[in-house]
Amino acid sequence: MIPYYLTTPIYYVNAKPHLGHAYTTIVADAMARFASVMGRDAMFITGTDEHGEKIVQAAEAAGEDPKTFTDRISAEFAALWPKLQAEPAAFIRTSSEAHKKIVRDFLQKVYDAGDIYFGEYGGHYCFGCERFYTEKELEDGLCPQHQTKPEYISEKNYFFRMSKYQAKLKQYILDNPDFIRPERYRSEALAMLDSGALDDLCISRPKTRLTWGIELPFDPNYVCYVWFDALLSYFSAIGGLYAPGFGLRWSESRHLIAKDILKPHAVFWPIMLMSAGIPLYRNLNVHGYWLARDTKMSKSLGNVVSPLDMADRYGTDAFRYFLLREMHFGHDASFSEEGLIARLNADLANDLGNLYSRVLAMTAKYFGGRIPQPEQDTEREAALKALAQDAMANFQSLFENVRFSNALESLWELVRALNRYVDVAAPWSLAKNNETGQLATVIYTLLEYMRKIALHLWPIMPAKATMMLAQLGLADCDPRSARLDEELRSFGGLAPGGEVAHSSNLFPRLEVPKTEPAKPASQASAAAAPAPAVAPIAETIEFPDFQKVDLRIGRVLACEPHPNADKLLKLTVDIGEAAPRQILAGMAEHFAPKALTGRQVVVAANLAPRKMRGLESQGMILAVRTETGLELLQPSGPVSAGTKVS
RNA sequence: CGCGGGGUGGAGCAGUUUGGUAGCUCGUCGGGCUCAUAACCCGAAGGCCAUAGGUUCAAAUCCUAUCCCCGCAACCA
Repeated sequence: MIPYYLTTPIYYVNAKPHLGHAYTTIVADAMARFASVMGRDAMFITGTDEHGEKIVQAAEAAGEDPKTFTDRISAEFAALWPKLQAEPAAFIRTSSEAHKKIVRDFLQKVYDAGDIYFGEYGGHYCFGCERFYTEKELEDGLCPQHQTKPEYISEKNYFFRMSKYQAKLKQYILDNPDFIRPERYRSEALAMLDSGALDDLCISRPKTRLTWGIELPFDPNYVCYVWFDALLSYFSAIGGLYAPGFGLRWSESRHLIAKDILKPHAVFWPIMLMSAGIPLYRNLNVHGYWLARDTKMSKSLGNVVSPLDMADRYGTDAFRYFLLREMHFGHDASFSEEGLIARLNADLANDLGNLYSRVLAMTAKYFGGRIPQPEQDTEREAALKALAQDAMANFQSLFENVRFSNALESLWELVRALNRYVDVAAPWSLAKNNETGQLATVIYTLLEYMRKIALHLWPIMPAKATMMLAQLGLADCDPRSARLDEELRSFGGLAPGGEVAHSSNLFPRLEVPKTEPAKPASQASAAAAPAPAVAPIAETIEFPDFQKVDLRIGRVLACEPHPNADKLLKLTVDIGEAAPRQILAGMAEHFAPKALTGRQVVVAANLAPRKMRGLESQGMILAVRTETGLELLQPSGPVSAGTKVS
């Protein structure tokens, strides 16, 4: 059997899993399942990326050491996959010893090839921010955050000579149209290579600054930084370069990523492989983002539901179907509960579920629930078979080409054709007229295609597909051993005489949760809803601490957008001083400048001035952030500017 | 001029790579059927494909310019 090897990115564990992670992994699982029913020895892998400065920072914020922290978050990812019916063959953790060895082996190969050199990494380093700034980022030579002069540090580091392979990679992408898909991302990758000389990639960090990483094989004073570490997880899942069978499996490798990490996968990684003298992966599949704000519905019900909760609420299979059907692979898509329900009702309940329900009920009614022996086809059957052939063939080729939505659309042409076939053939009339032979042919044809549909849907809805087969009397059938390409050529896999379920309710219609008119929040929530979670009260302070903050009443004299920032407004506020103050506030998304002029506000007046996007802010406007926006604090009656608040 | 995506019947989206009668789902209206999950089937209305130029026998599709939305980045003291 030809292998099929697919990877998701290894997810960075500085935050919890979200819809994007779930989508990528579900797609990977569906692709791997599809490959296996197309006769491949298929597997996919996933994992977590656990090194780097951000992890160290996130761990500190959580009050844990990096090891404990990454163990905990990584376990959350691992626990999510069974819930989504995703079955990765391996779960890679970059902090594992086996992985470290593979990274070191690879680095040594690249080093031996002469593509790693030791050079200066000069930059303006701000100790406050713990990072380097480029000349461009500095404002008048000062750190934009701290307004201090950064120190010029020339740090010695190791560099990967990427520029050397730029032309070769470009030619490769041009010669292999399927290397990066969909097309738009291939163009983007080419644009990256065209846009000028590739910078060589800095691949190390001195241990004096970062110890949480993999030590370089040729210099124990440095650890490996980011990409070599992360990308090589794709090797470590299959044992690394020197493992038996590596070459064969690697030759059938594919990657699945979201568009944000296109550059490392489309540029860095192929060049790394070229340098190490290893064949490139077969192709890179790039998807877009889910734009998933809280749905309107959730808001009006007052309970915010995360997209991942939808899997629990509506079932994993339906959730998987929705994700694959709704997003056109490569594009962005939006997630909403309304959209989910509409889609599930239309496709799964009305079309597919109802087909199962009506056909099984008729089989019970006319044949006592036994699969009848078909007789001679009529033109009706011939036409249906031709259509079915096309629909399934299209499904297979579209799915192969990661066009999941279009693939399902094609398969649904068959589902709808079967519903139409029921209406046109009218089994109830055939029964009334005692045309038993015809009736048997119609019912058999329906049941046989229902079986084929279940097999085609197994990669997307593993549990439901298995139940569909069970209702057709195929409880022992292992969908994994089916062959979709053979189903295309054959008809009659269902044995007459077998017993089928007498009724079916696999995909019940979903009720749209009632969108109650928004009640005044205070009354409504007080009565029934559980007490809303209130942010915990901060540590107790003494009165003198409170007195340190000088709050004053101010009046907004003028207000205009910050010329160089989307979220900032520039306010001119009179707080009774000789000259009004310039105060910047992050309110541009909530207030039009005009709406603020003339208003009274509360100002924190003795806050140290701070420069934001080039302008200085001399204070802070007090406001309350709510679910829907921002509310300004102001006195209940007119008060003269400059009055102290206490 | 920070990076990118998008503007197609009431809604949500395909179609743009490879120009050739504008398509799907939902919704609306009318009809049919009774096996079924108030579902299914048939029919109809509804679009100058953001705008303006250009190339062409022919443009939603190619070229140029403009307008408008939306992500990301930056930023919210």
